[in-house]
Order: sequence, then C-alpha cells, then structure tokens
Amino acid sequence: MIQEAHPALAPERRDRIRNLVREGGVARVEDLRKNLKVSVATIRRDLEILEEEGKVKRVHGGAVSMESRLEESVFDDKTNLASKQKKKIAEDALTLVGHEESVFLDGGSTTLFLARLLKQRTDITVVTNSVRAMEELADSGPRVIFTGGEFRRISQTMVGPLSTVVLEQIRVDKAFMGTMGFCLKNGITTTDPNEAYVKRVVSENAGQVILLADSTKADKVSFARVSDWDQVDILITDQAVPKHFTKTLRKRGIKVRLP
Amino acid sequence: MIQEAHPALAPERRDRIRNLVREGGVARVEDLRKNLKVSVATIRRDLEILEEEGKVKRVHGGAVSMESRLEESVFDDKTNLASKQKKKIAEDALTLVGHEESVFLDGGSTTLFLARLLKQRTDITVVTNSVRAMEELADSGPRVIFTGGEFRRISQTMVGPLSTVVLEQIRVDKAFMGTMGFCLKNGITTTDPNEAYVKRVVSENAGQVILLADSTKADKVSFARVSDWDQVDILITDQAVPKHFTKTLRKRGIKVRLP
DNA sequence: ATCATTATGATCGATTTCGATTGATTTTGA
DNA sequence: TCAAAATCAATCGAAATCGATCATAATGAT
Repeated sequence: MIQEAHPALAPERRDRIRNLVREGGVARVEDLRKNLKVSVATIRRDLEILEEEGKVKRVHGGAVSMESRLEESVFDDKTNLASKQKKKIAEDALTLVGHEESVFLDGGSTTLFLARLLKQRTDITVVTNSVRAMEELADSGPRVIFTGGEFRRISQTMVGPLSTVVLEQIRVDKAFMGTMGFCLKNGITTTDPNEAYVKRVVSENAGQVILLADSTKADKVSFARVSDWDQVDILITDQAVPKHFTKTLRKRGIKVRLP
Repeated sequence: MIQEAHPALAPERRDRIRNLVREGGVARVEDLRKNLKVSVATIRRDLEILEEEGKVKRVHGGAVSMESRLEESVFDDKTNLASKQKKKIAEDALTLVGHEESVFLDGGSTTLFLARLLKQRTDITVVTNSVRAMEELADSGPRVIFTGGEFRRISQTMVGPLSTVVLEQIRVDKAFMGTMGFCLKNGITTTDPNEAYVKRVVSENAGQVILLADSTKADKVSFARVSDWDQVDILITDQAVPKHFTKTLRKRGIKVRLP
C-alpha cells in the first residue's frame, strides 16, 4: 500500500467527516472520498464508527447529521420530490430577508431549510417557536428569540397560551409561515387548533406574512383554520401549483413566487 | 550513543511535543520525530508519559490534544471526576421528584444529567429555560413547558425579560437550580446578570428551591448575585465539600445532602 | 575505576489501518 | 415487475504503526 506523505490521523479525518456532514446536513460517500482522498472502504468504516458514537446517522449513499434529522427524509424517500422544492422555496425566501431585519420562523420542514440558510446571517433577529429551528441556530448565527409555551412533540413546536404571551411582546418585519394545507376557498389550515392560534397571533404581529408551501399542499384542507388569504402578503410555492391558483391569488393582490 | 550538540532535556522535549499537539490539534509521530530530531521510539515513550499525565490523547499514528476532546458531550467524559459527582447528585435529586409534580430545570451540566433521568417520568411537568434540557426531552418523556426569551449561546439558555413573562405565569413544586459558585458569605452567584435575574424569578415562584452544585463550586464567587442562602431549601453537593459548609448551612435550616 | 541507573536508538514480530476485490443487497428506471 | 446500476459488507493482503526487547551511551554514586 502506498500511503500519502501526510495522511490525516484517523480521528482527525473522522472529525472532518463529522463536520462535513454537519455543515451540509448530509454527505455522500463518494463526495467524502474525493474530499478526503481515501477509499470508500475507509469512509464506510469511519461512518460506521461515527454512527456507533452517535455522531452521524448512516443512510444508503452516505450519512446525515444528527443535529437536524430533517434531511433524513431527503434520503429516506427519494420519491419525495417535495424536498428539492422545499429547498428551492427556502432559497427564494432567503432573498426576502433584508439587512438587520427581524423575522419569525414557523415550524415545519420548509422553514427548517430556511433556518439553515439563515445561520449565515448574523445581522438579523430570528423569532421562532420551532425547537428544530432553535437547534439549527444554537451553535452560531443570528440573534435568536424563542417563544416559550407548552411543547407539542408531534410538531416539535411551542404552542398554547404561554407562547402567545411572548409573541404579544414583539413584532417582526417578516413572518415565514408553513402550513399543512392551503386552498382558495378555505384559506390556510393546519392540524392543531393550538398551533393555528399561535400562527394567527404571529400573522397579526408581523409586517409581512410570507407563506412557504410546496405545491403538494395545494387544495389540501386540514382541521384547524389559521387565516384567510387577506392575511398573506407573499406565497412562495413551486411550478407544479395549478395555474388558477396563481392567477386568482395575484388578482387578490398576493404576490406569488415560483422559484 | 551519539547525542546531539544541544539535546533538549527530556521534560523540555515533552513540553514541546505537548505544545505542538495543542497548536495543531493533532500531531503525527513521524512529524514529531523530524521536528525534534529523535527516534520514533523516544517520541512514543514521550507520548506514553504525556498520556499518563493527561496532557494528550494517543491515537494510532500520533496524538490529539485533550482540548479538542473536551468539546465532546459531557456524557462522554467518563473519566472526568466532576462528571461522576454530577451524576450522583442528579440521581439523588431524582428521588425528590414526587408523583405528578411540576419541576423547574435550570441550565448547566448537573441539571442536564437530571434531565436525562427525568426522561423516564411521564407523570410530571418539566419547566425549563435550557435548550440542552429541552433537546434531551424532545423525543419522549414528561410534559415540557419551555420559557421563551432571548437565547444566550454561551449557556444555551433563555434569558431576559421575555423569559420572565412566561415564568410569572406558572408555579412549580420544585426548582432544581445550578450555579457557577456558592459561598457562605456571598450566597449564590453566576456569570451573567440576566441569568441571575431569571434564576431569582424562578426561585420566588417555586415551592422548594434545590441547589445542585458539586464541591468544585464551593467558595467560588462569580460576577452576578443570584440570591442569598435563605432562598435555598436543599443543597445537594458531594462529600468533598468542606465540613464547615455543611455545618453552617444546616445550622441555618438548609438541608444538605451528600450522596 | 566500577557499577547501577537512566535515556535513547535499533530491531522484530504483532497489531492496526487502509485499499482493492468480490459477491450480496439496495436503489433506480424502464 | 424486472434488470441495470449503485451501494454495501466481508474478506484479504500490503503498508504503516506499535510495543517489547535488547544494545549502547551518558551520568552519577560508591
């Protein structure tokens, strides 16, 4: 075997792998191999060790970070095109965040993509009730204000009267909201009334309400009503959304973006 | 043996090794050999000694600094004596939590151990401002209420006026508090005034205040005053705490437990 | 001077790490 | 659904590294 002149020490290499996984949220075996100049066998062995240590989670094709289990879905069901769209939507949303602005981040996977992008911004203030978003921003990034409240495990968000106590004290320039469903007739709906209430309070206290929802949410109606369309300023969705949605909403004065 | 003109003395050489490891985070045996102009056998013997002294951690191919190892989770560090004590303290604290009670969990590593133990209890309500504790209880466990507020990265807790807004709305049976320092003269102190204020509000709204602090915190005084001893009902520490502490505090009506 | 002690270097078999190969498994795309 | 492609786990051999042992040199005590 012809080893390199200065090969990295095994633990050092594994640290690098861990960081790469963490920064990207996900890393492919092949990419790691090229990056670290070792064989795939070594990468796999390292990933095995890192998984035992609880540092990363292995998936077919590579590994995902433990910090944000968000990306599991990206790997777990490749059929879910929505992940790619969600990423695009988040990237578009990022362009709306101005210098030194304050933004609210709702729960949900799309806003979680946005959270990751916002990590680079240290000039802004992020208000959120999502534990996942909180975790994403825990190490570094913008100023973070968290709404308290009762923890709802299923959505990993804070809800209930205690969270609105905090929300009523603040005002954000832009609120990036997720949703379970949106349709022209019933407006925005979600599963839990408590959550719907929180979303409503946020919307009322935000300069602009920006709805992030991929086209799979179109024409879906859920149990709890959040608000009507007149509360929404901008909808960011994707090309696959039915034409008449775009048309009708724009007629109603809502900006619709299709990145 | 043909020694060099000015060979470094052994302890001096080991110091140099230690510095090289520390600066680089890692160092290879081969690099150290070239750098210090001695044989690999000598390097290995030095590393063996340095490892015994706890200065570096040996790995195949070289050594890594202890500092880089330290950033790992408090739970990984089995050798850390304070960790063992903290674990014992947390286990003792757990016995104080009654059925269907509500408890507050402060930030800090000791309370984090307690959080892990509380994960098994689904009958209780946990109130906390610690993101780490939140994460620990995110998947399953007791009902969790989180205080909102401004996120303080260094302690990974929520502080400031927004967190007290929530705290004033609730009342807990027992508050498990951590601290940076405690001494007979100055009472309980911590680093940040904002944090101290939160702790004070919690203490006032708790049925019982239980201070969890290993003996390394004894006679330490930090910047911000939290409270005097009359606010504390129970102190859980360890055997290594000076005798006069135990004596004086018990005389003042504070229960001192030494698990 | 002689001897014990310590530090260092050299050698050699044992262990560990790594890469390549092969056959099994999973994913992808028709 | 089936077949091709990608990915994986297992195995083996080569190279690096390691630990143990012994030899040599410097140092200091007797």
